[in-house]
Amino acid sequence: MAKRQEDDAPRLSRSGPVTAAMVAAKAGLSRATVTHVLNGRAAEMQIRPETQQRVLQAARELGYRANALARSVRTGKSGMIGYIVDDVHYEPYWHTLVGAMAEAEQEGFTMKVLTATAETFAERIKQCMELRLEGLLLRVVLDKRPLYDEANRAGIAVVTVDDWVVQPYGIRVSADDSKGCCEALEHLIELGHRKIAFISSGFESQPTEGILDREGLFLREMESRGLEVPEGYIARERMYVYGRGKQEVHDASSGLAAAEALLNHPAGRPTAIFCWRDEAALVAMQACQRRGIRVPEEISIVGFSDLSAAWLSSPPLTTCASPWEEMGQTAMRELMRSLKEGFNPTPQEILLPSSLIVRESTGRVPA
Amino acid sequence: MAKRQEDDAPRLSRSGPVTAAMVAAKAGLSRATVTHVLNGRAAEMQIRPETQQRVLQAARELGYRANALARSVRTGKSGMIGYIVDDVHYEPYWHTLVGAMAEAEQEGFTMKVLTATAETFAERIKQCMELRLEGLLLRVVLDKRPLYDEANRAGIAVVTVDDWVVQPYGIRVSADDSKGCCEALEHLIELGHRKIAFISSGFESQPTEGILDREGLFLREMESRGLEVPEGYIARERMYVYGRGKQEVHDASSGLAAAEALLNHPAGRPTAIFCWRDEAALVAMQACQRRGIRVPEEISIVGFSDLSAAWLSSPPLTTCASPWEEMGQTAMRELMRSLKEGFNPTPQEILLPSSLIVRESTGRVPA
DNA sequence: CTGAAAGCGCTTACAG
DNA sequence: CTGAAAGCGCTTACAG
Repeated sequence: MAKRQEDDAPRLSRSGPVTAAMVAAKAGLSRATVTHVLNGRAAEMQIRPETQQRVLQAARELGYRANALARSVRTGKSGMIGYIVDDVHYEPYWHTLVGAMAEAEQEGFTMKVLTATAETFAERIKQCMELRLEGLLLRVVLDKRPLYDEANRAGIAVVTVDDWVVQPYGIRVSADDSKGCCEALEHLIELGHRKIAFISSGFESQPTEGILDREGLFLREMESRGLEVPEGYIARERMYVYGRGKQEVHDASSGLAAAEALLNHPAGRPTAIFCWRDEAALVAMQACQRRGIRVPEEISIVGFSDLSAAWLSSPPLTTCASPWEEMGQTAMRELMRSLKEGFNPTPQEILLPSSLIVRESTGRVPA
Repeated sequence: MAKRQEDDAPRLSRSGPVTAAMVAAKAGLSRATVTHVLNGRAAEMQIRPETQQRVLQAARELGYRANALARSVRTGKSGMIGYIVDDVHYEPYWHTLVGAMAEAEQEGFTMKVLTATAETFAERIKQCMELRLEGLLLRVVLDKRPLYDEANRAGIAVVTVDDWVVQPYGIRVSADDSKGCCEALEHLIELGHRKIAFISSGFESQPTEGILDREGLFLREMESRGLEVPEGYIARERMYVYGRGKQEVHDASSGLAAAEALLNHPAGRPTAIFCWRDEAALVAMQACQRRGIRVPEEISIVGFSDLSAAWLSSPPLTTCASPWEEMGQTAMRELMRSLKEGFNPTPQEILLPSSLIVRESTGRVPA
């Protein structure tokens, strides 16, 4: 497994980092002059070009890199943003992180990523504070009040991303699923479907305080269109899909059972199944395939999320895409704004709409 | 989109962070005593319990958080590891990051994540050096020599993860795909398959210097088993699958074409298709489904990677799982070892084996 | 057991 | 235009 090659290369020369003082000495100038030209204040300080060249050259020859830590101590600005996330395995979380990171890097900030569980959260909070992070992005389903409290006391800006739950502090960026839900049902109805079932979350949800979850949106949309949802047309699934390397992973049975229940419904199976997440939809397709029910000829299936698995499935899955990356981007942009204009702890919601992507798992209702 | 609530909450009180000096003042002690007890040197310094209590209580009441930046400036240890990655959208990349992060956090290190493109790489290198990161994990396909050079001069430990290419500097952790390839072919042969085709990468690859790529491994395994690979049984695909939000994304056409070429092969279509990555396998399944060729009854398909899309496909995909997370873990562990025992710049390879996961896309060769 | 002092590497008024 | 000096918040010998 572990091939080791011969160990004959020279060890590193550990001379210790070069400091501004060393640059100054080499250039025959003072430390202040060095910082001035290195930090672009040469014009402002009217330092003559020749002097600038001396500094630049000395710095280059010495391979000088300013100590950002020391600078931060002095200026009180770390230039670092923290991103706390609880399960980085899950694809959407990544896209959100990518969006946020791109935005932060563009603004010259550097990003600290921390993972937190219920056990480690307090420790992570402590690290964030000690590191003097200037702002925090939260993507954790834990109870965030201890963090909000401490951030508040320390005057640190916080933005929370997509927690399904209204937060008591600062801006929360999340997805507005109503557009996606609406579009999905419109799409199905246009294709002639009337018997539409729903596979919902079987996890106990936190109080959503007025935010309609996808099941609620489905029900509302059905009702507003005068379509009935018969008893038993809502099935529930609680597959554990996030992590890897754990035993619970990749156990589709709960999703399979939910789909089966729908396919076996005594009042006749639905002609379309709408699912609260792609994983449920994909597993529902597996259930159909096992029973020889063709998608979309005999049944239509719609998911929610637009995981990469969606366009790779057979047939490619019609699904509501959540704007994961934009959420990260927006959250970071708001954080940047807070840094400039001051942080406002008043709870606010910024909701980004999801929207339907029609692929091949939906078709006309069978005659 | 952006609902804003009324703006009537109080702004943060910005009193500035509390320092050790303030704690000392409050406790009526010297700053040194404060640091001693706060850093667990109380016993060593024989500080009496009552004094310790005074310090602890003052710190608690003031909500003191030591300034880790200032500490780093003094001690010369930042406690930070950098992870440079080029495209975080791609699922395996985050599993690797997760593995690395878990390991680092367990060791008390904090993780800086930086994304780099060819354009921003130099800037990122600079940031890493300025931040005095203690070690670097690289997951970028860029030319890493400028970084190796600077890290070497600064005495920073570097570990490179899975670049398909032998690196000139330090440890490189990657996957050994030969085990997976071997197992996959054994599996197919056991099922009676002899006409086995391969969908390979259509990207121009970098020089692999002795590391056999998957296509090479396939060829070798076939030959060693005395199986012929007819002309045209190697197809190529170059789907762009990494990013999101870009136009090129989700374009399956190149993969579809590769699969079609195999299914239309003049010498008769293969009974099994082995693919260099899951995306190709999944799209090949789509091609089969379009033509009404049933998987696995009429054709078997094997992928490579074990993306989450693999267990969610219909049927679930048999695939070679690469140890993404373990690679991150191992890389970080090696980095930690370097930090303790000194960094050895001699190029070394640590290869972690991939292994076959049998699901439902493979079956007995059709009679 | 505790405190005064030096110093980490930087930035920033302030002189000249 | 350039330099001497103070100070950011910490840690660490060194006295006593």
